[in-house]
Amino acid sequence: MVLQKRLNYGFNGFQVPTIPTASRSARGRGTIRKSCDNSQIQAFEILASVAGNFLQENDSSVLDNAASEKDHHNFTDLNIKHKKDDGGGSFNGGIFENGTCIETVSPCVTGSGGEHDNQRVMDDSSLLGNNLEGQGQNVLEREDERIIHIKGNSGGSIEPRHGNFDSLPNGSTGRKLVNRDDGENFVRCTQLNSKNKKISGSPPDMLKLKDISPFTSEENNSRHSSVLDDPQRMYPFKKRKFFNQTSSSASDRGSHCQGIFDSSDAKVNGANHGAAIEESSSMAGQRVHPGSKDCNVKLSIKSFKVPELFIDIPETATIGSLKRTVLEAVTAVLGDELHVGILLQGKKIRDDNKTLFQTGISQDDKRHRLGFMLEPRHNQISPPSYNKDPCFLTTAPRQKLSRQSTSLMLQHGTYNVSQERSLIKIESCAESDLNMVSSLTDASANNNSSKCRTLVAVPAINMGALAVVPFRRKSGNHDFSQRRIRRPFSVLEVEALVQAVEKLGTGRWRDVKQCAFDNAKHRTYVDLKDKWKTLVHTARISPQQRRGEPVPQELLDRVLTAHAYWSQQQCKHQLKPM
DNA sequence: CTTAGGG
DNA sequence: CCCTAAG
Repeated sequence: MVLQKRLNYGFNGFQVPTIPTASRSARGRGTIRKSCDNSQIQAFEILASVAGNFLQENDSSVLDNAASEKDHHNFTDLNIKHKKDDGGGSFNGGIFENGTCIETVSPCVTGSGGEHDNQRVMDDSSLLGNNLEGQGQNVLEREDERIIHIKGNSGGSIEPRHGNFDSLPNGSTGRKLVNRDDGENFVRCTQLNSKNKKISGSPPDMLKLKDISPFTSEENNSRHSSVLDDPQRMYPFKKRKFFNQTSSSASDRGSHCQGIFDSSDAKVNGANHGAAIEESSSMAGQRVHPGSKDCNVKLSIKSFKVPELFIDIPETATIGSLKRTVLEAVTAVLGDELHVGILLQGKKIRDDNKTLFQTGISQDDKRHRLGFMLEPRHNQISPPSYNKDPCFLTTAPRQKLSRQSTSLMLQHGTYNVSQERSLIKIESCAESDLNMVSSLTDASANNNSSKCRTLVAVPAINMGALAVVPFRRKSGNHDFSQRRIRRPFSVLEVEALVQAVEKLGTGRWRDVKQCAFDNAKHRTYVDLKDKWKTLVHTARISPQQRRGEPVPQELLDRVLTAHAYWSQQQCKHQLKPM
């Protein structure tokens, strides 16, 4: 039997490519040109705001990733590169894994000489478990108070769809990859507000019904029952919102350790892919003393970093699906909820109204370190000066989303305010599928070796943590909306579903979800309802016509029986409600 | 938000 | 899986 485990990855940041900024006219390197006297910090934000849209942009600039082993860390790094040719601006996610590529396309890495530790995972269809596990390096390790890192180089990149691998980053810049074994618990620990669901050392029950099924059939009703959870169930999308929310508080604490790039070591060739921008005078050679009206500051933003992301994906997922998932996440993140922050010598510049010159960004000062970062949109809880200055360009087009987030913000405001970085330790208990497995097949068994793991502690406010799960945008940009990845029901899931439906009937999908799939975040009650529909259909057709993982006939029979029974019940109730 | 159904 | 009308 296959025990499914879940891999949770938290990408502490993504690096996005050179930004095709405002001055698209300035071809080639996303160079920006702004007049010194009246340009304001906002101008930069406009530029950077493009990052939020660049997926849609039609720009041909390509991030130049020359080799540089500088800043090479053990952690993951996700880079986003522009698509090279067409204007679709489509991206692919690339997965690095322990320095090995698992992909079948051309050269893993080319590009300016030098060996590359990060090789790509090139076989999209191989299971994550095949690659990410058993390496002995994916050791969970506490790195700081909020995340654990995977040891070994696991990285990712967002790359042109047509795979020009010639510009792979070869060095990582300290982005972190989090591997949590239990998404559920992870979620829980971030949900400090949600009336602690029971977090115990015992596996969450797959079925928590006390009711007696009309089909008091054979088996496994021995499953422990437990109280139905609090009414404030958090469905996937809610969690996502919450994440977005929690992340909002990040930048306000001035602790933007992530998503910051420094221009200090930028090189003309972009040799250091970690460098964010490059600055040079537009009036090369000329001596213009500070304050001159005509001085322009040229900035070439080589890369951006996207805030932290978390990914929850089954171990049995394919590399391809991991890529898609990450891509969706990145896409969603880039699509909105972002804000650009600017740092000068590591210090955040908060006053949008200052001019570059006033701020100290001038052509003459080649040594100042200017950094850009992408941060969650609603992070200005008490911004010093630009409260009244709606970051134009960035907010305007997305009022709706903004409002949503705002309300969420209020909901969880306390956390933002308290800025408390609580640390929780949980005895995790594998995730749903695993639980299901153990409960269904091994009711009496105990201490399944891999069952419980001590997990992370994620601070209540996970700075910059952006939700990730396959995410579908509700409004706006259809360009970003993406279908959820397909996740066929396993036989075990089917069994759980059947059992729950036998007990609850066919019209209480929310309850079914809660009882049997409460821990399966990716299964919504609609999914369950749909699955039941297909199960009924499947049960009625000949075995030859069935596809996918074969469902035991016994289960299908139960499906038909239950379906018939509950249909009948429904009729009775309709006819004789009294 | 949930259900129920069609797509 | 998605979308959506209804309740």
